[in-house]
Amino acid sequence: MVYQKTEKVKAKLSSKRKKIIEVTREILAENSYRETSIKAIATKAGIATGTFYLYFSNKDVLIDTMVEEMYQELLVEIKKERSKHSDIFDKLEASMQTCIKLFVKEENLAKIFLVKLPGINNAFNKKLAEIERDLIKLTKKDLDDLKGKGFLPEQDTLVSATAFVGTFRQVLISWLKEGEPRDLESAFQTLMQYNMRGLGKKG
Amino acid sequence: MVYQKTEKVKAKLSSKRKKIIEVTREILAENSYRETSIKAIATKAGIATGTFYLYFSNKDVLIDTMVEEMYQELLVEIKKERSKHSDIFDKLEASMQTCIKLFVKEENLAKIFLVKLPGINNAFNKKLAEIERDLIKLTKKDLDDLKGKGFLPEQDTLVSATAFVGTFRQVLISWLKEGEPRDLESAFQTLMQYNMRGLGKKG
DNA sequence: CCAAGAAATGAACTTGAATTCATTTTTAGG
DNA sequence: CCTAAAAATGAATTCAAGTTCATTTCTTGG
Repeated sequence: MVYQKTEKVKAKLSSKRKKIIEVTREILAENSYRETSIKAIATKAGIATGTFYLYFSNKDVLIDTMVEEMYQELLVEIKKERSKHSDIFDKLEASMQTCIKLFVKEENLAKIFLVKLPGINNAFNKKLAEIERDLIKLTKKDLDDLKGKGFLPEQDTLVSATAFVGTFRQVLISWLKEGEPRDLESAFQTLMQYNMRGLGKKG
Repeated sequence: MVYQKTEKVKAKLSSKRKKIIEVTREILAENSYRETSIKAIATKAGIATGTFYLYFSNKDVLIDTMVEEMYQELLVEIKKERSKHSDIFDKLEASMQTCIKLFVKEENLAKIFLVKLPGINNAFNKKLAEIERDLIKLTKKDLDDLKGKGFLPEQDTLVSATAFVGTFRQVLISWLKEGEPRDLESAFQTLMQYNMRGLGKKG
């Protein structure tokens, strides 16, 4: 006979899965991929190492799943904030503001995306590249829109979008690694101005 | 009795050391740190695994040495090119131009600095952070100089320098990962304009 | 050419982490 | 409360890479 899971058990399984992802984020943010061992994850999640494999088929699937969930978390937030505005400049600003805010709130997410993920291996490198390309394309869309409406002068919007994202990325990395700028919110203002001038915003 | 090394032997030892660093660059640029095994390095360098340890005490020392040499290679080149100009804007442009040119010429150097190194482990992360901080400080010095002479409006030059470097970094990463922009030299021009506007260059 | 020192070799050893699996504990439902 | 399924356990296994070392090959200088 096949047993039905009770709600209580389903909740327990689901919360355990969440816990695994949660502690993985915490550990990976502060340690290397190698140091982020299944044993360390299991211990911190309060389970046996073998139990881990009931939830994820292997370590790479875990990281992949975690990254994908983090990215979706970011996208959902961005879309929500963008929808509050109608002006494209405001939407664009909302996108960046949202990234900054989320990265400040969930520093481990920032550390994993900006610092840890790149070097793990080729597979993750590719995944990360895809995510970055997506975010740059999102930005490019706004720039194309603005250019089409005559708010920006003629320019290679792919390069501009890449540069735009790059300024934020570099400042975030510096903030993560050096703790500078101390006040990310005020740096955000400076950066928006820098980029608006860089784009040649009219008016 | 202690034997003297002949010039021929010295040259052989030195070229073997160089070869090890050279193949490490090649392998690390295309593979993960883990995949960059001593065995793979030794094989490609045409030596036995044990021989490797006659040249470097361990793997981390090898990587550290390699990174340091690559960085010095970059600095020497930058200084050489900067010295050809007297105008600060020209010096600044020369710095970035030099980075781009070297990265194009030695793509494995670019891949290692921009893509691989970040995630290896904390020690290398710190080393890389130092290098990046150095380069941003170099840029900041130029900006302070320009600001002092009234060529740039009042601004937080650390944030500007970080943003400035960030635009180049992001475009380089995109170029490495996506092959876009195809023409890095022309993207360089676009980026310089973007940043000059961003900085609020007068005239 | 020879003997001792230097360099090179690669199999063997060591280490540490990923994954498996026989066993135990918990849960479902009669 | 009982039994079979499900979930959890953690010691044992596997695997891969870093490092060592006894042995071999090459080099120096008499």
